[in-house]
Amino acid sequence: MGNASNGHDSSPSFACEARKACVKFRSLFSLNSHLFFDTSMSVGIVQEQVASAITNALLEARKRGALQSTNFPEPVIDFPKREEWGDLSSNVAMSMAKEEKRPPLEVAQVIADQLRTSCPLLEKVSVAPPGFLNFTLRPDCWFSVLEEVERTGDRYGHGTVGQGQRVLLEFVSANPTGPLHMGHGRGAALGEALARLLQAAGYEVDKEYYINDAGRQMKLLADSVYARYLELHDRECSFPEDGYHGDYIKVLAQALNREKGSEILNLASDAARRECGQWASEQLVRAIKDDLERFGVTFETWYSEASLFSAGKIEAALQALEQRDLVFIRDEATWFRSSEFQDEKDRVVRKQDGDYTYLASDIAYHFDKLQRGYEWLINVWGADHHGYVPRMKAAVNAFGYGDDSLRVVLVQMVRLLRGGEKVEMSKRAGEFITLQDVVDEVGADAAKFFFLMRRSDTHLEFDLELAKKQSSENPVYYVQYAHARLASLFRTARERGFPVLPVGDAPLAALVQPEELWLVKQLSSFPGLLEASAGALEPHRITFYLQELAGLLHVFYYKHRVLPPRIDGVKEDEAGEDGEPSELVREDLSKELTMARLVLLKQVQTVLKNGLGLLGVSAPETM
RNA sequence: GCGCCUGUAGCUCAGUGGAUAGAGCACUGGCCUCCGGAGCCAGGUGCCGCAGGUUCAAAUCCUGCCAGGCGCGCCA
Repeated sequence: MGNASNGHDSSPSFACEARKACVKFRSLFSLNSHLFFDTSMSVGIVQEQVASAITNALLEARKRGALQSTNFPEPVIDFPKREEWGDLSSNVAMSMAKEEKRPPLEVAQVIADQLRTSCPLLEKVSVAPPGFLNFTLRPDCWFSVLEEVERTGDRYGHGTVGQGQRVLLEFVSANPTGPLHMGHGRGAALGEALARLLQAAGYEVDKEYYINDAGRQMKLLADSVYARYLELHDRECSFPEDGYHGDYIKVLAQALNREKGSEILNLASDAARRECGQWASEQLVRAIKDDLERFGVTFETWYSEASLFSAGKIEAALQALEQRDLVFIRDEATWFRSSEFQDEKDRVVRKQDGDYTYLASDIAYHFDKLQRGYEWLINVWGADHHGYVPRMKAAVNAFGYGDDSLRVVLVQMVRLLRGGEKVEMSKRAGEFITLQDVVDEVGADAAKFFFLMRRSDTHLEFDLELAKKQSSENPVYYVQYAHARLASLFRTARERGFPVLPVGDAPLAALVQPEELWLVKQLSSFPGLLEASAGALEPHRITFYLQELAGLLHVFYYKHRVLPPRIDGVKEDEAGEDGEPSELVREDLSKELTMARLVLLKQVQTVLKNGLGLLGVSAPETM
């Protein structure tokens, strides 16, 4: 292969990233099983071929007595850290050394010898201390990736590890007592991305919003609105101590007044409050729904807490616990024996005064989720609720489901900045930047991307100025621009009579430049990345991957041309009179090369689009 | 006091037991006759919080400290 240019090998930093972008491939199968390719079509076909070549080599070597182990480890395929080491590497030899009772280097040598004789797709197999196996593949092996991307299109990268399991993903679930703020936005972006990620990984996902329309918060909302309503009618009233002070409450009261006039004045206080509360919460839920829709986040179901009460589901759930002898009465209150399951102490579900606690609704709610047939429950919660996790797990356990059937993803706070300066917010005074403010200012795409750039359990800094910038400082523009730039290229190509051929018909052998190979390798790691980030419930990995892919594209695009220059008046000038090659390689652009590059870039565009799609971010054709 | 999370470059952060720990930003200097310069290239920094342990191999796993954040209601 034309691994030329050893001379000034100033391989750009992206090269490292491409290799680092590596998603390790773990074979999911033991060697004894025959299911080598059964469910793992998601990890990248090239890596898979190498992994299976290794397992075959291990078996062969054992057959002829060169290896003794009865159990072979799962071969892990990696991108080596340095380009000189090859295309792919594996550490199998090192993990086998113990059982083989030989130095890793020796074991590696045995495997390498075996592979050299038995695996035609490896151009070169080498061994490096302390026991790595490094592989250089025949370049055309990588082109199968391009075929795969074309064949699967917008499903490229999707896998089947989920095996169709039903997942209920609950997120946002903000109390309908006010507009959504930044923190909810982060949860919303995360939930939406998780849903897409898990669907792509083969799960069947439903998104649900739990409406806390019962309990104390609702009462406070009702009292607050009622108080503002009375104010409009110049009635004496005292605003509730812990009430909601935001202006939106006044706006609600005015709207209520427009709709119902003085009708509510005639009701008894209790009835009037109920009326106000119910009306206000309906309005707020609708507003939340609108906000989320404009943010590009939707739910299959909006589940009302109040409906748990009216349908008798609280009693039913507690009864189910009682049948398992997991509730008891003490001090005239009813307790759930959550300490039987990892929780530090038992918890009250029904107070002395006969009211149910919030935990009781939540137990009933989760019981209901399970009864609806979901095998896996995922909740996205604010990190300040982390202390609540053990008791919810206890509840799930109590109903006979394992620890793993509930996963809680915690989301940390968002610190809002504007040009590096902190934006102060005080919820108490009712002054906060709402999600809608942010979406209006920076757009839904940028907001979502920013929310997803960090691991969810770390604090996030969100700079409004940065999110608006249209330059490479702004990661979302950087990635979207890569997509738009390609779209523009294909438009120009079509105008000038260069169609994008099917991969099978393209002269891919023309692709010999390192920048081209980097792109293909980066594409090849997408399925593994997807599976890993779905498994870890960490969409932020996608944002890093996309920035790397976009970076590789821009490097390629700067250095190489795809279409021949339009004007043929360009002189074949004597670039570099003193033999100094200019940085821009002036290559002969054969028709083959143009065709091959168009095909390559088409697949790059597909993957950019797929990745952005997983984040719920658009892939614009023009910007 | 107990529990959870975090501690990696000046800042914001990646890093699912592997080789010489990385990116973006910021800073400096370069690069457009031509497919979108909304781009590219070149410059350099780390007791991976500290100390032990497990391992052929630790930023990663375990234990103990230190620092920051959060949580520990018959609130929701």
